[in-house]
Amino acid sequence: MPIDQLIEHFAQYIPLREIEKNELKQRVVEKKVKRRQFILQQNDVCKHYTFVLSGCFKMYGVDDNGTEHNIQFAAENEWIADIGSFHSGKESRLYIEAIEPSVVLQIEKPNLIYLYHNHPKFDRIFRVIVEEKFIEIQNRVLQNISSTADERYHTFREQYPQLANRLPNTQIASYIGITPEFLSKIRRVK
Amino acid sequence: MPIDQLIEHFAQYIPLREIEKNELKQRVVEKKVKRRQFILQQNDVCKHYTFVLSGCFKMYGVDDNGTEHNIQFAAENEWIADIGSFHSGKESRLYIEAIEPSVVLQIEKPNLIYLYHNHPKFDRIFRVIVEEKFIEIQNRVLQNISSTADERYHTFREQYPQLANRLPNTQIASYIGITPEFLSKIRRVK
DNA sequence: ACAAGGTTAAGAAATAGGCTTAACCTAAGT
DNA sequence: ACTTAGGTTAAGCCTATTTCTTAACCTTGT
Repeated sequence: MPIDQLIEHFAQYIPLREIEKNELKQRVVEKKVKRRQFILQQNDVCKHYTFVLSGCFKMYGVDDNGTEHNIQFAAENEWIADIGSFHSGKESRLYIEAIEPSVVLQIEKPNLIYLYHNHPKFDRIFRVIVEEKFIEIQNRVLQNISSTADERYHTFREQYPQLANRLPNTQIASYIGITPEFLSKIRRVK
Repeated sequence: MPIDQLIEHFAQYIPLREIEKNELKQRVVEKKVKRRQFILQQNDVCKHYTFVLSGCFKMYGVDDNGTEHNIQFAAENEWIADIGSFHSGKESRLYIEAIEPSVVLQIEKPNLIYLYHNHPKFDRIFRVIVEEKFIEIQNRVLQNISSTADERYHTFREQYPQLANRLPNTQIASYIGITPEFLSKIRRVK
């Protein structure tokens, strides 16, 4: 059962009771996503929190030149959403697209709110999940303002070795904020 | 009463009941902090969440050349902490320093945990606070990987006009990842 | 098996941003 | 109020980093 994977994921933070598991089950929808398929497009409102069962996604913005800039990746057992749009209900400026054929579980906002209100444990769990993500992204900010592209690339490899092997270098280049050609140069050297 | 300012702050998310207010009061400590005084130094463990009643702080890392890189500012009614160190109990690599004479309220970890466990409302409130911070920092990452220093500076002014007036430009330069001299050039132009 | 997309290459060109020095100005602390 | 440290602007030089362009080759998905 795919839901078990999610329950397992939550259990890393706090194990769920049977009631909570059942409530969760009823409010989560499984979805298969093809490679290159979008689960969020610019000017849509982000309606779900998405949990990745298998596969891999990227979230990115597009600048005035049409260049994509990867903000985040999400692979197995990770969450992805444009939280800003999700909360405000405003149109997103971002895209979320499958890099690989993927399977996900999605929770719609009203369902998530239901869970928060009836089972505060979910507040706790998501507080911790977001805190962890916050720490991660804060380190990235420090990297960005204090390091060269070369350092950023090697830090990326150390921090996400699995992703580094799995992803096309174009995607990594976009994530660290350089062109694919320049990334190729960086790799050539070492 | 300084605690009222914090209660007011929480009330923006969810109003507190009397019990919660009292529990909070007993677990929060007021502290005056002089300009240049540290509330966190490298190699110390971050023991508190700090809420700024008045004044202003910066959190920064120092690179191998001894250059400071500002990760975050916090002025009135904002929280500051090295969440990573706070959670893991490991030594921080960061500094938190008062830019102005300040007054803060601090909560120690055991007290915060007590509040979380006995009043799940605090889980909820901090979940939302961290989510908001996450959105903010995620926008900053997108800026960093897709914009020039010039654009980053002007975005900073738009997003934090109060801070932009209040802070020395050296601090802003450090925040957007450039030297003070180069920031001066940017300002000259427009 | 084909087509699309990813990877490496290499050279030229741009430029963004650093470094240095210095003079001036502002504001903090005594 | 005075002193001094620290912030600000200036100007010029400099160069490392990165983009751009083109291209050929290689992988991978369908």
